[in-house]
Amino acid sequence: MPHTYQFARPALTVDIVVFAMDFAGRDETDLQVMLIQRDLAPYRGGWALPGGFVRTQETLDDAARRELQEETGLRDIYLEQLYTFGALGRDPRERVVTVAYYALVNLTGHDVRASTDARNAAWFSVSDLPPLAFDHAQVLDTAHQRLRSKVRYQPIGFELLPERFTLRQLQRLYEVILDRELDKRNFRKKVLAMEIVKETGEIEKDVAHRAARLYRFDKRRYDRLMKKGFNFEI
Amino acid sequence: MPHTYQFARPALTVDIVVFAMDFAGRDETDLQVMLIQRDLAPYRGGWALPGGFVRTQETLDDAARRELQEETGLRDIYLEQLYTFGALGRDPRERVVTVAYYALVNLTGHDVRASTDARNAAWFSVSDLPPLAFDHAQVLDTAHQRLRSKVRYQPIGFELLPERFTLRQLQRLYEVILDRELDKRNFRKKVLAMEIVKETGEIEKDVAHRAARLYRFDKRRYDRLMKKGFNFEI
DNA sequence: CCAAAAGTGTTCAAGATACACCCATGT
DNA sequence: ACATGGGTGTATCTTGAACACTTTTGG
Repeated sequence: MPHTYQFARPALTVDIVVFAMDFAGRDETDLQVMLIQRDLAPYRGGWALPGGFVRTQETLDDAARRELQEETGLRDIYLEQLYTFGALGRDPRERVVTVAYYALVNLTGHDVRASTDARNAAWFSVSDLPPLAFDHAQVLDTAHQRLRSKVRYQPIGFELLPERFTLRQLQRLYEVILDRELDKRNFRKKVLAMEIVKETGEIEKDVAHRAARLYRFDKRRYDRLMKKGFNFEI
Repeated sequence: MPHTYQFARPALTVDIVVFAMDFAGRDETDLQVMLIQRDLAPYRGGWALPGGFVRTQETLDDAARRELQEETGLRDIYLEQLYTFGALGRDPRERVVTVAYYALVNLTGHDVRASTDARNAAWFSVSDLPPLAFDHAQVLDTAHQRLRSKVRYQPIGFELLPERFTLRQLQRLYEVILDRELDKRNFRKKVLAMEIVKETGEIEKDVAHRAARLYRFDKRRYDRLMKKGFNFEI
């Protein structure tokens, strides 16, 4: 067999850290992660990141999207490669290298339970996680850090919001991710000055107080700004 | 064979983009990359990034350091994982996924030619590269972008300088990486205000003009600043 | 004494921060 | 009428940008 690799090969997997923002408890907005309860050894019954083996005829991105769809029912979501983990003992069975991804979802509009195979999938707050299988705690932590730093110079936070959102929701999202309070007036001033959100003319419904205006992310404008060497900073 | 992966596996390699700064031509400071001339098919005789297959009993970082040492003689240098490339046709022989790294070296103090196996290694200016094997042009470009953005918020640039350097060298380094001119007075003011470089008391030797003061990077101070949530920005 | 690069301050504009009250709506 | 969160402006401080001349050294 000419031109082929003669050594034993590590196995190759992908794992995905799926983040979502929970706005349910009005004031207790928090960041959530999707986990899968394993039904096979090792770590049977334990919680792990969605993921699985990479096939020889699919790209890494394709593998990540396929596993995500198969295990959680989520599709067409923001997905980005995070880091590749290759420590020796990370899988007790054999040598497995994993290419980790992270994904951002807005919960409204994606039905996780619609999946065929999602019976074991569940959301957890990042601040209250169960013990995780393999080195997944480390993977998750790396993803969390990445999200925190990336959100400061790219508007990926919008991926976590519904299409129409209030400025207050946007602010809470940044507060949760950056883990500090932001001044309401300064925050609104800055976001509006950037002109990357657009008023829809609509307002919130069914709230027991003055209804907030709904905005949406103006990607066209953002892309134009980015090309001119623009820096998104909150 | 219980607990083992039943599908065919992609092969796994590491490739390393080694950057160095060339201060030789006084005014024509430029960024260089190390390439290896291949002596096996495919792309025999072509230029490629140093790299090779990952063994089952070494971590990815270890594989990168081993290949670097074997192919270029470089060791104990700054090395960081970049991105994992897994496009389907990237290696004409078979499916190969590569974990790319980038490395930073200061040329004084590392003798590339000392290596046993470095007869085919050479430095190229990033602005004047030969055609590259596989998808290495893309890998190199990704590394270059990463260097440009990372240098803005972490002082990794110092890895490209000799232990003692002049502020002018530091400025030229940033100018080359960021690809724009910086104001001398403002640059010095900012760098000195950060207090992350320390005067050594020594000065340049053998220059045909006023000799510049030599500084060194103060890592202790930098680490302390980082812990307090400090942001390095040029 | 000339060429070459080192070294040094001030002014101005823009952006960041701090801060408190009135408004609209549902119950 | 009250409770709840929405919405708004100003003053001050900090930071970044622009800018030109004198000093030192070797040849």
